[in-house]
Amino acid sequence: MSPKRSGPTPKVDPKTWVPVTIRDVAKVAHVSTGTVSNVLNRPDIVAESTRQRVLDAVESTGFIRNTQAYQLRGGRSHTVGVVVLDVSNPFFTEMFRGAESRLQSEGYVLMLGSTDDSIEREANFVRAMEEHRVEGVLITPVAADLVSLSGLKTRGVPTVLLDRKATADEFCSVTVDDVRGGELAARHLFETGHAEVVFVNGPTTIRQCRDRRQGVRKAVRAVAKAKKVEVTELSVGALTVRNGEEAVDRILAMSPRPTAVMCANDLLALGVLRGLAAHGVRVPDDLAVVGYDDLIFGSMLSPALTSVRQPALELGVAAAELLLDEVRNPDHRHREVRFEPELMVRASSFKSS
Amino acid sequence: MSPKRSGPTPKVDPKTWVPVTIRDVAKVAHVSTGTVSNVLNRPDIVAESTRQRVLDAVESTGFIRNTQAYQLRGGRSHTVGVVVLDVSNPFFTEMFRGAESRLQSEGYVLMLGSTDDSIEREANFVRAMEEHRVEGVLITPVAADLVSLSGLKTRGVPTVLLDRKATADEFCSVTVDDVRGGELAARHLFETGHAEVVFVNGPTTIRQCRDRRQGVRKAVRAVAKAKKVEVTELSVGALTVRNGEEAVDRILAMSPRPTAVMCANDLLALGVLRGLAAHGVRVPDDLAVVGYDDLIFGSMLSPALTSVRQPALELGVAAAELLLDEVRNPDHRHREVRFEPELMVRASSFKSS
DNA sequence: TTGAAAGCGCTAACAA
DNA sequence: TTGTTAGCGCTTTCAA
Repeated sequence: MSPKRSGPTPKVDPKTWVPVTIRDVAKVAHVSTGTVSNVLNRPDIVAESTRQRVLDAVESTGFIRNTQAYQLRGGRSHTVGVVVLDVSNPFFTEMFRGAESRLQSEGYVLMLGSTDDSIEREANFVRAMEEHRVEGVLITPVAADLVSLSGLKTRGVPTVLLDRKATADEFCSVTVDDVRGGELAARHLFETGHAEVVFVNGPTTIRQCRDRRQGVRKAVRAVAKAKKVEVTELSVGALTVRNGEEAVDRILAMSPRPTAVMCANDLLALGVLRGLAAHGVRVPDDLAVVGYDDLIFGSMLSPALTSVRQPALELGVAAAELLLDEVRNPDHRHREVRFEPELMVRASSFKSS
Repeated sequence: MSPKRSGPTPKVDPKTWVPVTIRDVAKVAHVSTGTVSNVLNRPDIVAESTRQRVLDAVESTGFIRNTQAYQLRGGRSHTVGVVVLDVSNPFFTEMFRGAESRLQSEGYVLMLGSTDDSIEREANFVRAMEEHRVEGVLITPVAADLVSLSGLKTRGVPTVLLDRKATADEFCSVTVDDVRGGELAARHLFETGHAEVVFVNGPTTIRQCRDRRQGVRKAVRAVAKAKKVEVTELSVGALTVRNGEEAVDRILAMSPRPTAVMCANDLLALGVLRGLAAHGVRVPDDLAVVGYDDLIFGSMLSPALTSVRQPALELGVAAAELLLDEVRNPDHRHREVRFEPELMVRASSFKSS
């Protein structure tokens, strides 16, 4: 079990682990390094007895193959980078989980970075991952344009955009139709009688926020002839619970007082609900609330949160699939895999009056 | 911007990126590779004009340093492995976030693996990370014993246990006192008049589950003289929403019918709440419910969930801190950083009768 | 069936 | 101030 170096005197401080290389293994097994490499990579071409001897040596020395050397020699890194906007958001961790489940079975290990909407952090992650020679990256880009990904592009690093459309000559992508989702949510409010709506939205530098807003506007136009509706947009700095909570004061100060608030995601909605509860505002009687993402806990909130469901896990799996194709298939063509959002109507938007 | 190779004919297919090495950079800048390496690593020792020329060449070739080669040469991997039980559980992602925020600023990128309580998956991750020569690993071990980590130990890979105690001669660790947490939750139920309690617990192979149970028993013993209480344990396969939901049938079939259910974590509690709601059982009037972890949404559930708070983010930061010390400080001593749980009493356990 | 040796991209002596 | 070169651990011809 303990590492051994042959030679006149063992200069090894027992407390300090001396990295074991195939040379050490070779020495112990009395073979050449080439043979050790062979039993590791093409065991069939080496004689049974030698193979066993080498395997024993691997065991006794505690040898662990050095991936860097393997890669340097031309091997693959077995590594994929994943860059998301926010690890605290279950939507993204579900995507991660989906991707991981698919990629782990192919022998990949994932590097994960959370950018929190920071271009700079994104750039750092992407660069670090490139330096590590990841075989591919799955990313929810921060910026509207894709210039931060141009390096990946020119260097030919297989890249799949998560929850973000790209044109076919750029990248593969998995998306959910956010325009449609925003439209669904807004239309639902209009149809249930709300004419004064606040739309609590994140920074429009975030594509999801832009698209959902566009969907809202589409819904407004669609009902414009039939009835008069007004949507006021309230912009917050980030899609977090805290920001939702902080938006409540501004919502309550509005005049005329809106009858419904639509949030760009569930975390915001959760914050809004908390803020409203703190102010004694009843939902949905005083104010209806709808969210976006349909996070698992939404249906258990008080009141249960109306939300737009996105198949996060499936997005992750699909992204992994696209990446694998790009990595392996020489005839790979970029594709967009698009999912449809689904409105889940619950008590938070259902006016009992 | 496009890659160039010097030589009589550019044999580069423009569609295919040819990896750029420092040799390419050197050629373009008309210097030696050593000089390129110098401007990259010790820019101060090279003449201004040469440096600029090299920097330009780096830019124009799109050179990205190959970490494997750097590491092979003796450099550090700037990589830390994180292995958690369940990425879907916000408790773990909060820890991850805490660790990441600390480690990213030190130039590390994190590899993340989710074991889902599988020893096998854990072993795979740990091995992969060792092969990648991570500088350290943060891990919530699956098994009760730590044999799966013995390799890390003997190979001297700095390792910090997350949410899991270790003795000082083994590893550093960050923990929350789960026995105490379990005790707090159970005592609270007893004190509010519940004498028939179900404890929905996960597999006791999971240490958290064992400890929380122990806490429950401690609370039972403490009140035993004053009053008679009965705690029945219901074991589920995993700490997930679905498992909680599925446990409800068994709970409702119990006789005598319990008056309170204590769950080993909030995900289970969420599932239980959903299940109870589906059966028309009122909480807390018919049945009180308490959870564990105090996930962000708990206070907004209907009814708001009583739970035991654990400072997940702080755990992550503390773990990163311990790891950094072990990596850098030659006089490092293993330590346990222990946090105290806190009971958050809310409506789900507050019997209005 | 095995061994010897070149070389992957990089850094750090050492020499010039 | 810059260039030359050995060598990190591994895989893979090529020879024996």
